[in-house]
Amino acid sequence: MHPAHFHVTVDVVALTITDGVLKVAVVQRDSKTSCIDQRRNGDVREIPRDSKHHWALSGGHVRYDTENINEAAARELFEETKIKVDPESLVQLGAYGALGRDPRPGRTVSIAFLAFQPMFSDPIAGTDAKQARFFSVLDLLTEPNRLEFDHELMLLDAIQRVREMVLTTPIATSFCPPQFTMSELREVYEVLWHPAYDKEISDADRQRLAAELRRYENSDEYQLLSSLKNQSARGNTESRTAQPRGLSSGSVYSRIESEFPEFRYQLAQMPQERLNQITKILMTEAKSNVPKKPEIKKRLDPANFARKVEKIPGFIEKISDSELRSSMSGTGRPAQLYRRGDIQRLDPPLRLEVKRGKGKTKWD
Amino acid sequence: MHPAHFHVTVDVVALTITDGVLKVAVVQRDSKTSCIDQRRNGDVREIPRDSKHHWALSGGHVRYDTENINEAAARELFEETKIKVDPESLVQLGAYGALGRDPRPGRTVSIAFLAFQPMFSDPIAGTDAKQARFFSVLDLLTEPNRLEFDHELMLLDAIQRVREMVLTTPIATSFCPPQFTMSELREVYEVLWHPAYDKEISDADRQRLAAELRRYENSDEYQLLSSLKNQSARGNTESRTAQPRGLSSGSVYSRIESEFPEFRYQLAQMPQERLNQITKILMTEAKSNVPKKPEIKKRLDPANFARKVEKIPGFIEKISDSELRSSMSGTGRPAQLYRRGDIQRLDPPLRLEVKRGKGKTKWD
DNA sequence: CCAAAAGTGTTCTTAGTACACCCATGG
DNA sequence: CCATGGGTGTACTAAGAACACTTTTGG
Repeated sequence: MHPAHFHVTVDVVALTITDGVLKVAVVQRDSKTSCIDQRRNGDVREIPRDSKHHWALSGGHVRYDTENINEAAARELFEETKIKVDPESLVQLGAYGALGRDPRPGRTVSIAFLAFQPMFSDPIAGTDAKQARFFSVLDLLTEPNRLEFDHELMLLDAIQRVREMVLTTPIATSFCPPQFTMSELREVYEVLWHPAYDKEISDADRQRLAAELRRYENSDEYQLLSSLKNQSARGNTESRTAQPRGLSSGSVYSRIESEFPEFRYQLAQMPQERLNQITKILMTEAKSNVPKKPEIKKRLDPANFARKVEKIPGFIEKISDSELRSSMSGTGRPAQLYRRGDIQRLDPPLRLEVKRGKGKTKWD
Repeated sequence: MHPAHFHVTVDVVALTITDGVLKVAVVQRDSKTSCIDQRRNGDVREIPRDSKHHWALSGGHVRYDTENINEAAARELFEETKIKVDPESLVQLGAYGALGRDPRPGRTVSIAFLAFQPMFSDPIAGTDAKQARFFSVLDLLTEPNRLEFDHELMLLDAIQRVREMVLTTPIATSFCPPQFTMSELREVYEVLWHPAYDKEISDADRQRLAAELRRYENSDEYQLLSSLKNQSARGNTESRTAQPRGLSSGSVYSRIESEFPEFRYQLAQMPQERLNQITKILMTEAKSNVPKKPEIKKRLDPANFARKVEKIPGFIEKISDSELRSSMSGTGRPAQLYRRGDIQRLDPPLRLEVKRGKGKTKWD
């Protein structure tokens, strides 16, 4: 008979896609309250990490006498990120209980969950960004921002699982707004199949691919674009004074100054209408300069993708008597809107030709 | 901070297929050493059960300070059933930690594993049959032999997982002898897709389907057939005196008596050659009387199945300069033998048209 | 001879791909 | 006007299903 020396914890991988980038909810715990596998880097590899770069999945102990593990997962997620999910919607990834994942006395077994129930468009509202935020998954796989060792494993397992699930269940729609266009849905699949998320890829390759995507995300234009998007989406005026971070190159601003010479002094007093004009120009400029999303596995053929998806009964429904939506990029013909259907499983499953045999499989 | 009131256990679902019937390794624990969810029936439903019908998956506590959970699973499986598996080959099904699955103080979270690494042709050798044996899965889903409540759930989850895995990995060959024919391999798929194993089926339906298969398994002819098969396979003489159990109807024996009137008195002294003759007749008779395996989901077309399987690179290899094997039923043209290939994943995955939409999905 | 299963071949249908082409928008 | 993306159509290809036919065993 073995004494009860176990800690049972839960960790939640909450995924979302914003602006074509896969992101995961992470928290920054201070060492006092951190209970799961702190400072786990020593025995695997030495990773440069400071307090600003120390992220972990949200999670914590299961209350042993009052809650089921999925309830614990939902509770921890809410407590730490303010994301509210139905415990039943959480998908269990499995138990991670390797020896030595926790240096404290006893033994910790953590059960990982996957969440994407809500549409995380503007998530973790009301939480201090220092403590919880969505973070680009690729960033968490490159150097300065690495997750705990086995949180990284959980994350990769989670992505693997999501790939399976978007082919067999309608959860891909959870990454989209309630009303979405075909290309928004298609982008979910294109993003998820970026080769950098492959589990069996070499670390060097992942670093290279991640760096590529990172360059894209960190480009001034992308930063500007997403901040403008948020601004115009919620029409919040608070960000009028907050300058988009990372903006340093002058090409965009110089154009504004040429068209609006009074910019420098009158921005604060400018009427909203004029500000919208400026925003529009900024977005246009940004869009035209954002580099192409680098080598997504397979740019899916829009026509064929749409046909395939529409053929699956109950997956999505055309919103017939509704407005069309202008496409993500602003240009192009406005698109038909869809909403998610009412089925639980895709039947038949969606099939993308995912050539798995990249490096190792032998083809004669 | 929550105190460590957790028990962490493992349970192993070890599956095999013998004589066209899916079986799982179960053990009969006496109440003193049983540590996982004993007498769990009260809160769900009242199930008639006596000591002879009280089966559970093999499993037990993880040693908190010395072993990983998959190692614990392999150890427990070996200790209780003498089945030896590589811990790395175990597939984790997930954690089962619902409140109240164990009445003892504290809380038990069990992590379920799936095993099929070895070819369980003559398994659990050397173990007292009272303590561990392979049991027909269908029998464990019908009344007198029910598993613990959440072991039944594990079992169904396991089968679900195996179905996925035989389509994407070469593990289907693990259910076959080292050298196998196409029909032996095909039978694996046919057996696994029996609708009684569907998870979402209603309990009443499952009972009905299980009863059907059960009638088949319990038929005198099937019993005779499998015992004769074992006898001739290992040529063990010990069973010469042991009469196949369940044999009561006289049709087979009467035929023997008509052809071998001396049967009643001379069986014990009979030369092996003559015994083989008798065995052959018995098998023939049995085969001709065994009712058809009832409604396997879809009798797969042998020709198309073979082509499909042979097209997957590295899945199976033809054994070129080898004997052919006469088919399972004895009659028919001898078949080509195969052995498993060396790949880890089926690429492309095997696809059987598994019409999932049986009851609930709407097809317009 | 027949029955049963293996193995081969063939036809027909479907699913999927790769395009070409027009439409609607922003600039 | 152009570029960009949405939407429709279509020809070509691959995959799969169904089935006929031959072969080889046991009886």
